[in-house]
Amino acid sequence: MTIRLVIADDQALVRGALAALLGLEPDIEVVAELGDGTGVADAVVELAADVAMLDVEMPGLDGISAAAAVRRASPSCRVLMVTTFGRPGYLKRAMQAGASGFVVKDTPARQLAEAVRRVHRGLRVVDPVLAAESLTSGDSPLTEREADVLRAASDGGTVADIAKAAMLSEGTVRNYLSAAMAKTGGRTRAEAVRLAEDNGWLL
Amino acid sequence: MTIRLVIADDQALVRGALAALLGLEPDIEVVAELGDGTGVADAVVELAADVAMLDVEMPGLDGISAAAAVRRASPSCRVLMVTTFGRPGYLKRAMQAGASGFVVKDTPARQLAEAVRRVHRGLRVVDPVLAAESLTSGDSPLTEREADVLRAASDGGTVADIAKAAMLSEGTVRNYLSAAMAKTGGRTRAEAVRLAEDNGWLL
DNA sequence: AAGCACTCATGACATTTGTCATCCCGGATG
DNA sequence: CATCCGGGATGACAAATGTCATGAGTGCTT
Repeated sequence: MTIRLVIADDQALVRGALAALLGLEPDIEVVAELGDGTGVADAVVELAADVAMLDVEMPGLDGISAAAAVRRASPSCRVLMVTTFGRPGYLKRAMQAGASGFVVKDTPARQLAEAVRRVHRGLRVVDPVLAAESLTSGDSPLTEREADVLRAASDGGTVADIAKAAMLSEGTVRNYLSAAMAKTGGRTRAEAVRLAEDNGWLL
Repeated sequence: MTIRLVIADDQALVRGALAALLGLEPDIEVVAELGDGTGVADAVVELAADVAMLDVEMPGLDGISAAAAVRRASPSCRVLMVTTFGRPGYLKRAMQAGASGFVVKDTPARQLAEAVRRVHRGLRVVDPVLAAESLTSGDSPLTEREADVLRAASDGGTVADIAKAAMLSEGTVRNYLSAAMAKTGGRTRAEAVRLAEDNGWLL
Protein backbone atom coordinates (compact mmCIF):
# COMPACT_ATOMS: atom_id res chain seq x y z
CA MET A 1 0.00 0.00 0.00
CA THR A 2 1.59 3.24 -1.16
CA ILE A 3 1.73 6.60 0.58
CA ARG A 4 -0.52 9.08 -1.22
CA LEU A 5 1.32 12.42 -1.27
CA VAL A 6 0.17 15.97 -2.05
CA ILE A 7 2.87 18.56 -2.80
CA ALA A 8 2.41 22.34 -2.57
CA ASP A 9 5.23 24.73 -3.44
CA ASP A 10 5.04 28.00 -5.34
CA GLN A 11 8.18 27.44 -7.39
CA ALA A 12 7.07 25.22 -10.25
CA LEU A 13 10.58 24.01 -10.91
CA VAL A 14 11.07 22.89 -7.34
CA ARG A 15 7.60 21.42 -7.15
CA GLY A 16 8.05 19.39 -10.31
CA ALA A 17 11.50 18.25 -9.34
CA LEU A 18 10.31 17.25 -5.90
CA ALA A 19 7.44 15.29 -7.37
CA ALA A 20 9.79 13.54 -9.78
CA LEU A 21 12.22 12.66 -7.04
CA LEU A 22 9.62 11.30 -4.66
CA GLY A 23 7.69 9.60 -7.42
CA LEU A 24 10.70 7.39 -7.98
CA GLU A 25 10.20 5.79 -4.59
CA PRO A 26 8.19 2.60 -4.96
CA ASP A 27 6.14 3.23 -1.82
CA ILE A 28 5.24 6.84 -2.58
CA GLU A 29 2.67 8.07 -5.06
CA VAL A 30 2.37 11.79 -5.82
CA VAL A 31 -1.35 12.36 -6.32
CA ALA A 32 -1.36 16.18 -6.65
CA GLU A 33 0.90 19.16 -7.18
CA LEU A 34 -0.32 22.61 -6.14
CA GLY A 35 1.20 26.04 -6.66
CA ASP A 36 -0.35 27.71 -3.64
CA GLY A 37 -1.98 26.87 -0.33
CA THR A 38 -5.61 27.63 -1.14
CA GLY A 39 -6.61 24.30 -2.66
CA VAL A 40 -4.53 21.98 -0.50
CA ALA A 41 -7.15 21.00 2.05
CA ASP A 42 -9.72 20.24 -0.66
CA ALA A 43 -7.21 18.19 -2.63
CA VAL A 44 -6.26 16.19 0.45
CA VAL A 45 -9.86 15.28 1.14
CA GLU A 46 -10.78 14.56 -2.45
CA LEU A 47 -7.77 12.39 -3.15
CA ALA A 48 -7.66 10.75 0.29
CA ALA A 49 -4.03 11.75 0.70
CA ASP A 50 -1.89 10.36 3.51
CA VAL A 51 0.73 13.08 3.65
CA ALA A 52 0.82 16.74 2.54
CA MET A 53 4.17 18.35 1.86
CA LEU A 54 3.85 22.13 2.17
CA ASP A 55 6.20 25.02 1.60
CA VAL A 56 5.96 27.71 4.29
CA GLU A 57 6.37 30.64 1.91
CA MET A 58 3.54 30.61 -0.59
CA PRO A 59 1.32 33.19 -2.25
CA GLY A 60 -2.34 33.18 -1.25
CA LEU A 61 -2.70 30.93 1.76
CA ASP A 62 0.65 30.49 3.52
CA GLY A 63 1.94 27.08 4.50
CA ILE A 64 1.17 27.42 8.22
CA SER A 65 -2.47 28.28 7.57
CA ALA A 66 -2.69 25.59 4.91
CA ALA A 67 -1.37 23.06 7.43
CA ALA A 68 -4.09 24.01 9.89
CA ALA A 69 -6.72 23.73 7.13
CA VAL A 70 -5.48 20.27 6.17
CA ARG A 71 -5.59 19.05 9.77
CA ARG A 72 -9.12 20.38 10.19
CA ALA A 73 -10.34 18.88 6.94
CA SER A 74 -8.62 15.52 7.32
CA PRO A 75 -7.11 14.66 10.73
CA SER A 76 -5.71 11.41 9.38
CA CYS A 77 -3.50 13.25 6.89
CA ARG A 78 -0.05 14.16 8.23
CA VAL A 79 1.64 17.40 7.29
CA LEU A 80 5.33 17.79 6.50
CA MET A 81 6.53 21.37 6.19
CA VAL A 82 9.42 22.19 3.86
CA THR A 83 11.01 25.61 3.90
CA THR A 84 13.79 27.56 2.26
CA PHE A 85 14.62 29.63 5.31
CA GLY A 86 15.20 28.05 8.69
CA ARG A 87 13.37 30.68 10.68
CA PRO A 88 13.12 29.39 14.25
CA GLY A 89 9.70 30.94 14.78
CA TYR A 90 8.22 29.04 11.84
CA LEU A 91 8.93 25.70 13.45
CA LYS A 92 6.87 26.35 16.56
CA ARG A 93 4.06 27.92 14.60
CA ALA A 94 3.96 24.99 12.21
CA MET A 95 3.86 22.46 15.05
CA GLN A 96 1.06 24.37 16.75
CA ALA A 97 -0.80 24.35 13.46
CA GLY A 98 -0.63 20.56 13.51
CA ALA A 99 2.39 19.76 11.36
CA SER A 100 4.20 16.50 12.07
CA GLY A 101 7.50 17.41 10.49
CA PHE A 102 9.66 20.35 9.52
CA VAL A 103 12.68 20.19 7.21
CA VAL A 104 14.70 22.86 5.42
CA LYS A 105 15.39 22.71 1.71
CA ASP A 106 19.09 22.09 2.07
CA THR A 107 18.73 18.73 3.77
CA PRO A 108 20.08 15.88 1.67
CA ALA A 109 17.61 14.72 -0.94
CA ARG A 110 17.58 11.05 0.08
CA GLN A 111 16.48 11.99 3.59
CA LEU A 112 13.35 13.55 2.19
CA ALA A 113 11.61 10.34 1.19
CA GLU A 114 12.53 8.96 4.59
CA ALA A 115 10.98 12.01 6.25
CA VAL A 116 7.76 11.43 4.32
CA ARG A 117 7.67 7.81 5.51
CA ARG A 118 8.33 8.81 9.10
CA VAL A 119 5.52 11.36 9.32
CA HIS A 120 3.25 8.85 7.61
CA ARG A 121 4.05 6.36 10.38
CA GLY A 122 3.01 9.02 12.88
CA LEU A 123 6.52 9.98 13.93
CA ARG A 124 7.74 13.52 14.16
CA VAL A 125 10.57 14.76 11.97
CA VAL A 126 12.35 17.94 12.94
CA ASP A 127 15.61 19.36 11.70
CA PRO A 128 17.82 19.16 14.82
CA VAL A 129 19.69 22.40 14.08
CA LEU A 130 16.42 24.24 13.78
CA ALA A 131 15.01 22.66 16.90
CA ALA A 132 17.99 23.92 18.90
CA GLU A 133 17.67 27.41 17.45
CA SER A 134 14.01 27.40 18.21
CA LEU A 135 14.70 26.72 21.86
CA THR A 136 17.27 29.49 22.22
CA SER A 137 15.27 32.01 20.23
CA GLY A 138 12.00 31.30 22.01
CA ASP A 139 8.63 32.83 21.45
CA SER A 140 8.06 36.13 19.77
CA PRO A 141 8.23 38.93 22.32
CA LEU A 142 6.30 41.20 20.00
CA THR A 143 2.67 42.11 20.45
CA GLU A 144 0.36 41.90 17.46
CA ARG A 145 0.47 45.60 16.74
CA GLU A 146 4.20 45.77 17.11
CA ALA A 147 4.50 42.99 14.54
CA ASP A 148 1.98 44.75 12.29
CA VAL A 149 3.95 47.96 12.40
CA LEU A 150 7.22 46.16 11.78
CA ARG A 151 5.67 44.42 8.79
CA ALA A 152 4.45 47.75 7.46
CA ALA A 153 7.94 49.12 7.99
CA SER A 154 9.60 46.28 6.16
CA ASP A 155 9.41 47.84 2.73
CA GLY A 156 11.30 50.89 3.83
CA GLY A 157 8.64 53.60 3.95
CA THR A 158 8.63 56.60 6.25
CA VAL A 159 6.76 56.83 9.54
CA ALA A 160 4.02 58.68 7.69
CA ASP A 161 3.64 55.79 5.25
CA ILE A 162 3.48 53.25 8.04
CA ALA A 163 0.97 55.33 9.96
CA LYS A 164 -1.26 55.55 6.90
CA ALA A 165 -0.96 51.83 6.20
CA ALA A 166 -1.71 50.86 9.79
CA MET A 167 -4.30 53.55 10.41
CA LEU A 168 -2.40 54.89 13.40
CA SER A 169 -1.05 58.25 14.42
CA GLU A 170 2.59 58.90 13.62
CA GLY A 171 3.47 59.17 17.28
CA THR A 172 1.96 55.78 17.99
CA VAL A 173 3.90 54.24 15.15
CA ARG A 174 7.11 55.62 16.59
CA ASN A 175 6.22 54.21 19.98
CA TYR A 176 5.58 50.74 18.57
CA LEU A 177 8.74 50.89 16.54
CA SER A 178 10.66 51.93 19.60
CA ALA A 179 9.19 49.04 21.59
CA ALA A 180 9.93 46.60 18.77
CA MET A 181 13.50 47.81 18.56
CA ALA A 182 13.95 47.36 22.29
CA LYS A 183 12.51 43.84 22.21
CA THR A 184 14.42 42.65 19.15
CA GLY A 185 17.64 44.33 20.22
CA GLY A 186 17.87 46.29 16.96
CA ARG A 187 19.39 49.74 17.02
CA THR A 188 17.49 51.00 14.01
CA ARG A 189 14.12 50.30 12.51
CA ALA A 190 15.65 48.39 9.62
CA GLU A 191 17.70 46.22 11.94
CA ALA A 192 14.65 45.41 14.03
CA VAL A 193 12.82 44.35 10.88
CA ARG A 194 15.67 42.11 9.85
CA LEU A 195 16.01 40.50 13.27
CA ALA A 196 12.29 39.90 13.59
CA GLU A 197 12.17 38.43 10.08
CA ASP A 198 15.13 36.14 10.73
CA ASN A 199 13.39 34.79 13.79
CA GLY A 200 10.15 34.24 11.94
CA TRP A 201 8.26 36.67 14.12
CA LEU A 202 6.53 38.47 11.27
CA LEU A 203 4.56 35.43 10.14
CA MET B 1 25.06 10.94 -27.46
CA THR B 2 23.83 12.28 -24.15
CA ILE B 3 24.16 15.77 -22.74
CA ARG B 4 26.56 15.76 -19.79
CA LEU B 5 25.13 18.09 -17.15
CA VAL B 6 26.63 19.66 -14.02
CA ILE B 7 24.21 21.07 -11.45
CA ALA B 8 25.10 23.63 -8.77
CA ASP B 9 22.54 24.83 -6.25
CA ASP B 10 23.01 25.48 -2.54
CA GLN B 11 19.71 23.90 -1.48
CA ALA B 12 20.42 20.19 -1.34
CA LEU B 13 16.76 19.31 -1.67
CA VAL B 14 16.35 21.35 -4.81
CA ARG B 15 19.63 20.17 -6.21
CA GLY B 16 18.79 16.53 -5.66
CA ALA B 17 15.29 16.91 -6.97
CA LEU B 18 16.51 18.72 -10.05
CA ALA B 19 19.06 16.01 -10.71
CA ALA B 20 16.41 13.34 -10.33
CA LEU B 21 14.04 15.14 -12.65
CA LEU B 22 16.59 15.75 -15.38
CA GLY B 23 18.19 12.35 -14.95
CA LEU B 24 14.90 10.84 -16.10
CA GLU B 25 15.39 12.33 -19.55
CA PRO B 26 17.01 9.76 -21.83
CA ASP B 27 19.26 12.30 -23.52
CA ILE B 28 20.55 13.94 -20.32
CA GLU B 29 23.11 12.57 -17.90
CA VAL B 30 23.79 14.36 -14.62
CA VAL B 31 27.51 13.93 -14.04
CA ALA B 32 27.94 16.13 -10.95
CA GLU B 33 25.99 17.92 -8.23
CA LEU B 34 27.66 20.78 -6.37
CA GLY B 35 26.50 22.79 -3.35
CA ASP B 36 28.41 25.97 -4.14
CA GLY B 37 30.10 27.73 -7.01
CA THR B 38 33.73 27.19 -6.11
CA GLY B 39 34.28 23.78 -7.69
CA VAL B 40 32.06 24.15 -10.73
CA ALA B 41 34.69 25.16 -13.28
CA ASP B 42 36.99 22.33 -12.22
CA ALA B 43 34.17 19.81 -12.35
CA VAL B 44 33.15 20.96 -15.82
CA VAL B 45 36.68 20.49 -17.16
CA GLU B 46 37.32 17.20 -15.39
CA LEU B 47 34.04 15.62 -16.43
CA ALA B 48 33.92 17.17 -19.89
CA ALA B 49 30.45 18.54 -19.21
CA ASP B 50 28.32 20.00 -22.00
CA VAL B 51 26.04 22.17 -19.89
CA ALA B 52 26.32 23.70 -16.41
CA MET B 53 23.13 24.60 -14.57
CA LEU B 54 23.90 27.23 -11.94
CA ASP B 55 21.87 28.95 -9.25
CA VAL B 56 22.55 32.68 -9.01
CA GLU B 57 22.39 32.82 -5.22
CA MET B 58 25.04 30.57 -3.74
CA PRO B 59 27.44 30.75 -0.82
CA GLY B 60 31.13 31.07 -1.66
CA LEU B 61 31.38 31.86 -5.34
CA ASP B 62 28.11 33.27 -6.66
CA GLY B 63 26.49 31.97 -9.82
CA ILE B 64 27.50 34.89 -12.03
CA SER B 65 31.17 34.56 -11.14
CA ALA B 66 30.93 30.79 -11.45
CA ALA B 67 29.46 31.20 -14.93
CA ALA B 68 32.41 33.36 -15.97
CA ALA B 69 34.82 30.81 -14.51
CA VAL B 70 33.16 27.99 -16.45
CA ARG B 71 33.31 29.90 -19.71
CA ARG B 72 36.99 30.68 -19.17
CA ALA B 73 37.85 27.11 -18.24
CA SER B 74 35.79 25.43 -20.93
CA PRO B 75 34.37 27.63 -23.71
CA SER B 76 32.54 24.68 -25.23
CA CYS B 77 30.42 24.24 -22.12
CA ARG B 78 27.17 26.22 -22.12
CA VAL B 79 25.81 27.79 -18.98
CA LEU B 80 22.15 27.86 -17.97
CA MET B 81 21.34 30.09 -15.00
CA VAL B 82 18.46 29.19 -12.71
CA THR B 83 17.28 31.62 -10.10
CA THR B 84 14.66 31.96 -7.41
CA PHE B 85 14.25 35.70 -7.78
CA GLY B 86 13.66 37.30 -11.13
CA ARG B 87 15.91 40.29 -10.57
CA PRO B 88 16.17 42.12 -13.91
CA GLY B 89 19.78 43.10 -13.26
CA TYR B 90 20.88 39.50 -12.85
CA LEU B 91 19.88 38.65 -16.39
CA LYS B 92 22.15 41.15 -18.03
CA ARG B 93 25.02 40.37 -15.71
CA ALA B 94 24.64 36.66 -16.38
CA MET B 95 24.61 37.15 -20.12
CA GLN B 96 27.68 39.37 -19.93
CA ALA B 97 29.36 36.64 -17.90
CA GLY B 98 28.78 34.26 -20.77
CA ALA B 99 25.56 32.47 -19.82
CA SER B 100 23.42 31.11 -22.65
CA GLY B 101 20.17 30.88 -20.75
CA PHE B 102 18.33 32.29 -17.78
CA VAL B 103 15.19 30.80 -16.24
CA VAL B 104 13.41 31.42 -12.95
CA LYS B 105 12.50 28.59 -10.62
CA ASP B 106 8.78 28.89 -11.13
CA THR B 107 8.85 27.95 -14.80
CA PRO B 108 7.08 24.66 -15.50
CA ALA B 109 9.27 21.65 -14.82
CA ARG B 110 8.91 20.10 -18.26
CA GLN B 111 10.31 23.23 -19.88
CA LEU B 112 13.50 22.80 -17.95
CA ALA B 113 14.80 19.78 -19.82
CA GLU B 114 13.93 21.56 -23.03
CA ALA B 115 15.91 24.60 -21.88
CA VAL B 116 18.92 22.39 -21.23
CA ARG B 117 18.65 20.96 -24.74
CA ARG B 118 18.30 24.39 -26.29
CA VAL B 119 21.39 25.88 -24.65
CA HIS B 120 23.27 22.72 -25.56
CA ARG B 121 22.34 23.31 -29.20
CA GLY B 122 23.80 26.79 -28.87
CA LEU B 123 20.48 28.58 -28.66
CA ARG B 124 19.69 31.18 -26.06
CA VAL B 125 16.90 30.64 -23.54
CA VAL B 126 15.55 33.64 -21.70
CA ASP B 127 12.40 34.00 -19.65
CA PRO B 128 10.36 36.47 -21.73
CA VAL B 129 8.86 38.22 -18.70
CA LEU B 130 12.28 38.81 -17.27
CA ALA B 131 13.66 39.99 -20.59
CA ALA B 132 10.97 42.65 -20.79
CA GLU B 133 11.62 43.78 -17.23
CA SER B 134 15.29 43.91 -17.93
CA LEU B 135 14.71 46.32 -20.79
CA THR B 136 12.53 48.68 -18.80
CA SER B 137 14.70 48.57 -15.71
CA GLY B 138 17.94 49.12 -17.61
CA ASP B 139 21.46 49.28 -16.30
CA SER B 140 22.36 50.04 -12.74
CA PRO B 141 22.67 53.80 -12.28
CA LEU B 142 24.76 53.27 -9.17
CA THR B 143 28.50 53.76 -9.01
CA GLU B 144 30.60 51.06 -7.38
CA ARG B 145 30.94 52.86 -4.07
CA GLU B 146 27.29 53.73 -3.96
CA ALA B 147 26.47 50.06 -4.36
CA ASP B 148 29.07 49.16 -1.72
CA VAL B 149 27.54 51.54 0.75
CA LEU B 150 24.03 50.32 0.00
CA ARG B 151 25.16 46.75 0.52
CA ALA B 152 26.72 47.71 3.84
CA ALA B 153 23.48 49.45 4.74
CA SER B 154 21.38 46.43 3.87
CA ASP B 155 21.57 44.82 7.28
CA GLY B 156 20.12 47.83 8.98
CA GLY B 157 23.08 49.35 10.78
CA THR B 158 23.60 53.02 11.54
CA VAL B 159 25.69 55.42 9.47
CA ALA B 160 28.53 54.87 11.93
CA ASP B 161 28.38 51.11 11.32
CA ILE B 162 28.41 51.57 7.57
CA ALA B 163 31.27 54.03 7.74
CA LYS B 164 33.33 51.58 9.76
CA ALA B 165 32.51 48.70 7.43
CA ALA B 166 33.32 50.69 4.30
CA MET B 167 36.28 52.56 5.79
CA LEU B 168 34.75 55.90 4.98
CA SER B 169 33.90 59.03 6.93
CA GLU B 170 30.34 59.30 8.15
CA GLY B 171 29.72 62.36 6.04
CA THR B 172 30.83 60.54 2.91
CA VAL B 173 28.55 57.64 3.72
CA ARG B 174 25.62 60.01 4.00
CA ASN B 175 26.54 61.57 0.69
CA TYR B 176 26.63 58.21 -1.05
CA LEU B 177 23.40 57.15 0.56
CA SER B 178 21.81 60.38 -0.54
CA ALA B 179 23.02 59.84 -4.09
CA ALA B 180 21.81 56.24 -4.07
CA MET B 181 18.41 57.30 -2.80
CA ALA B 182 18.12 59.89 -5.54
CA LYS B 183 19.10 57.40 -8.24
CA THR B 184 16.89 54.56 -7.03
CA GLY B 185 13.97 56.83 -6.27
CA GLY B 186 13.80 55.66 -2.66
CA ARG B 187 12.73 58.10 0.01
CA THR B 188 14.60 56.41 2.81
CA ARG B 189 17.77 54.40 3.05
CA ALA B 190 15.84 51.19 3.58
CA GLU B 191 13.68 51.80 0.54
CA ALA B 192 16.73 52.48 -1.60
CA VAL B 193 18.22 49.18 -0.46
CA ARG B 194 15.04 47.33 -1.32
CA LEU B 195 14.71 48.91 -4.75
CA ALA B 196 18.33 48.30 -5.62
CA GLU B 197 18.07 44.70 -4.45
CA ASP B 198 14.88 44.09 -6.43
CA ASN B 199 16.60 45.32 -9.54
CA GLY B 200 19.63 43.15 -8.95
CA TRP B 201 21.93 46.14 -8.66
CA LEU B 202 23.72 44.92 -5.54
CA LEU B 203 25.26 41.88 -7.22
C1' DA C 1 -12.12 45.49 42.93
C1' DA C 2 -7.48 45.79 41.95
C1' DG C 3 -3.76 44.68 38.94
C1' DC C 4 -1.86 44.02 34.62
C1' DA C 5 -1.00 43.96 29.69
C1' DC C 6 -2.18 45.90 25.32
C1' DT C 7 -3.77 49.65 22.40
C1' DC C 8 -3.73 54.35 21.06
C1' DA C 9 -2.49 58.96 21.63
C1' DT C 10 0.28 63.63 22.92
C1' DG C 11 4.09 66.45 23.61
C1' DA C 12 8.90 67.36 24.40
C1' DC C 13 13.57 66.27 23.59
C1' DA C 14 18.14 64.65 21.84
C1' DT C 15 20.02 62.18 17.91
C1' DT C 16 20.27 60.64 13.54
C1' DT C 17 19.31 61.24 8.83
C1' DG C 18 19.00 63.41 4.47
C1' DT C 19 20.33 67.51 1.68
C1' DC C 20 23.34 70.81 -0.18
C1' DA C 21 27.28 73.67 -1.10
C1' DT C 22 31.97 73.35 -1.44
C1' DC C 23 36.47 71.63 -1.51
C1' DC C 24 40.60 68.46 -3.21
C1' DC C 25 42.45 64.79 -6.08
C1' DG C 26 43.11 61.70 -10.18
C1' DG C 27 41.86 59.85 -14.53
C1' DA C 28 39.29 60.08 -18.85
C1' DT C 29 37.69 62.52 -22.60
C1' DG C 30 36.78 66.39 -25.42
C1' DC D 1 44.39 72.29 -21.98
C1' DA D 2 39.82 72.37 -20.16
C1' DT D 3 36.12 69.78 -18.71
C1' DC D 4 33.66 66.21 -16.78
C1' DC D 5 33.07 62.25 -13.67
C1' DG D 6 34.01 59.46 -9.71
C1' DG D 7 36.05 59.01 -5.13
C1' DG D 8 36.62 61.16 -0.71
C1' DA D 9 35.84 64.69 2.68
C1' DT D 10 33.89 68.79 5.65
C1' DG D 11 30.39 71.77 7.59
C1' DA D 12 25.86 73.55 8.10
C1' DC D 13 20.97 73.02 8.20
C1' DA D 14 16.25 71.12 8.08
C1' DA D 15 13.63 67.15 8.62
C1' DA D 16 12.92 62.61 10.27
C1' DT D 17 13.67 59.38 13.79
C1' DG D 18 14.20 57.36 18.42
C1' DT D 19 13.25 58.00 23.46
C1' DC D 20 10.53 59.00 27.39
C1' DA D 21 6.90 60.47 30.39
C1' DT D 22 2.25 60.51 30.66
C1' DG D 23 -2.58 59.68 29.98
C1' DA D 24 -6.95 57.15 28.86
C1' DG D 25 -9.65 53.21 27.47
C1' DT D 26 -10.29 48.07 27.03
C1' DG D 27 -10.18 43.47 28.49
C1' DC D 28 -8.44 39.66 31.13
C1' DT D 29 -6.92 37.66 35.66
C1' DT D 30 -6.77 36.91 40.49
